[in-house]
Amino acid sequence: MSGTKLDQIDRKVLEILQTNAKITNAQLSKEIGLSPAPTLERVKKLETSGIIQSYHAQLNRERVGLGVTTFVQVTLVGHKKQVTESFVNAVREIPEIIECHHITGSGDFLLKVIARDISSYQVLMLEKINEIEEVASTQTMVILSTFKESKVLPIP
Amino acid sequence: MSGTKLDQIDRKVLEILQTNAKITNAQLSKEIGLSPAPTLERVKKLETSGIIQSYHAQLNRERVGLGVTTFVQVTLVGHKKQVTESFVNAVREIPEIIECHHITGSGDFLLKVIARDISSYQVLMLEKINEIEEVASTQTMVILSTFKESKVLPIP
DNA sequence: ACAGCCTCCAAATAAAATTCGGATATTGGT
DNA sequence: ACCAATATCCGAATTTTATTTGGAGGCTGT
Repeated sequence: MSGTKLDQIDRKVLEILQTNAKITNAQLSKEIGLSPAPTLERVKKLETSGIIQSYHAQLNRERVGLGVTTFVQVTLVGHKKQVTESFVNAVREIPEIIECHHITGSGDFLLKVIARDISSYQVLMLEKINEIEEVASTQTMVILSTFKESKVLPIP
Repeated sequence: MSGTKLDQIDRKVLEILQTNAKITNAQLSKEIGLSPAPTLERVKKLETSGIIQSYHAQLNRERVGLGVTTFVQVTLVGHKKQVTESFVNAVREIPEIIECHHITGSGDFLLKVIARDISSYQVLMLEKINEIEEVASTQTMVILSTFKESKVLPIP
């Protein structure tokens, strides 16, 4: 199966679909210089092979009433497997936590957290996140403004 | 114009489209309990009003050869407007930097950076990011694993 | 050179989005 | 409570788009 190797056309397809997932197959085929049939075939292959995982709508956070985004560095009470697992399970139950990464460096985890405003954020931290048993301490970085948020990976 | 207020059906539409942007209008209409015509009308209104900003394909980073993701805390050489502007302009030119946020707390900026592997990452830092004139120092957090990466905002 | 495989295209078909006219609700003013 | 204006809805026709099909090159390895 050739599903593993990407040629130049595949890369172009991926770049375009990362930028604009709603493009029609006909338009996509023009931009990559093929006819619609093989274009569709390539896209389907990228989807079924798992290179394209999913498609998502991106919302304007301000417009839906979510004005505050933060990164939170979390230190846990220990580093046993059990502690991490319980923490991660708790994190999964909190929809305001939209990312949770295990990281190197100071702190054990980095979260990305969304809230309506600062006071909602305070409540969220006090009543939900700092209430997680495994959390020893947290340090918040509030996003003042975002200068770049690219949805397009630089495919090597 | 009622384009500003979201009712319960709009929220459902937004949740579904954040989860799966490729759903057909017919299927979406079933899930929200309306017929296709008004369903489409709602989606179009959400798009033209700017609440839905865009649609993106999400790729499997490993599968496209991008195995390393990091967060980088950046401290600049000063805090004048000019310094920040030059820095941000430099950042925009580097495709491996996929996010750039101005934040509170220690450090001035937080970047999200993608690379093929650790050694590519090292080269990127040495030759591109630490070469930006306005950068005084950087501190990297390498993502060891990601436990949650939700594309669905909890709309209040 | 040729068998096997892959990629491509044009055209037919199937599916989906979009438009349209009009019925039914909702809202705001008196 | 009434009425007019507005917004929302539906079913069905129309247009656009996706998908399938059959077959024509072209590349690879022998």
